[in-house]
Amino acid sequence: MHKNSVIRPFKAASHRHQDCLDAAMEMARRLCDASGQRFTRLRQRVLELVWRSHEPVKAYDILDELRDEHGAAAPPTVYRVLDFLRAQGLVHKIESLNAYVGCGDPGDSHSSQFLICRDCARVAEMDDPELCALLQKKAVALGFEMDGQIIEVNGRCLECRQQRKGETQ
Amino acid sequence: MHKNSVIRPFKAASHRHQDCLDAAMEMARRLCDASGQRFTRLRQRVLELVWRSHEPVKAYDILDELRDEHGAAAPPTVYRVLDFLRAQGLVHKIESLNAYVGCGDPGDSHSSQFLICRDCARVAEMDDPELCALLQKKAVALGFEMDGQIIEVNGRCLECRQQRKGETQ
DNA sequence: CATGGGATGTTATACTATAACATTATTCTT
DNA sequence: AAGAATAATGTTATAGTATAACATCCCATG
Repeated sequence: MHKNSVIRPFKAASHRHQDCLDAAMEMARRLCDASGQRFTRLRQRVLELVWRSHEPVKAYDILDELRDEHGAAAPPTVYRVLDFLRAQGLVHKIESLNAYVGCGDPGDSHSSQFLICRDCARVAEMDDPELCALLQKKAVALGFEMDGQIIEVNGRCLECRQQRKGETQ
Repeated sequence: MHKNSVIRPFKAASHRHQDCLDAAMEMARRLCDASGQRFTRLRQRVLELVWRSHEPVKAYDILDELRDEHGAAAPPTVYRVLDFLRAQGLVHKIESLNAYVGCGDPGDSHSSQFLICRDCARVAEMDDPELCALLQKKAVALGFEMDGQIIEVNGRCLECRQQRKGETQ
């Protein structure tokens, strides 16, 4: 049996989210350290905001927060930091939502497949080797040299399906 | 051997594109007819513009064309038509590019996987049953009820790879 | 303590998309 | 053919997403 490919699951509603946040911040600190990047107060703050929940966060929502706390803040502030965090593999962009989520396994450079719940808006992240391999195989069969993939699946997570069991929706 | 899953290949540079366009328009006419939708002059024109090449087209490029030809035209004009064409399955949106391409197999409701060449910008479309099935299986394994997928692969098409063979890039 | 590069601030603007309401065109009913 | 109903398009305004270009600040290092 190979390693579980789910690197950011749908967590139970009851989970202690502070632990997620702490772990993400600690990991980020270590990675930036290791690669000689500066994990500035601003970068920390933006990463915390991205990790505030398991829902993707909009750039302009982050911007609004920064303004509340800190006065000055313009779009480039937040986009620059998001670009930095994405380059470090700490954050992913969900293309179909124009929104950003914390990476479930930073440090390990990987490809991602996202499951997006239409009810609770949360996102799970997989890095499934079978999927990657199959996609790679299909691309190669067409002579296509693959250097990146975007996979985003829309639907409903288990928790939401159970809650709504029996409803007419 | 199952049916070829490539429903919109990378065409040779020499292909007669007028045939692509004619086929797409003819098919669209038939589908709208069959479903009782009106394939108006505006809708025809927008679909032609989307099919002008095998590269995805931006909404505002379509808008500029319409303005040149036709005077009045504002964003809602083009977005409404694009929404209509997408609803009929005649056009797909490439989420990672905010751009639109003609569907390689309208009429058959299907899922799509797009290959996007970073050099020539062209897009190929697959509808691969194995990929869909595997993705579905992975989603189900997590209790996720899947109702749609976005797969976009970045890389380099065969033709571009061959042209650049030996170059230092 | 200079200085050089990286990070952030600032201003302006480009690009993508939708809301809300007015008008026109087409189809349907009678 | 007239009028009603519906669909399509026009129009104005605005929301939402992202980048360019240049100024300033900060801080690691010599």
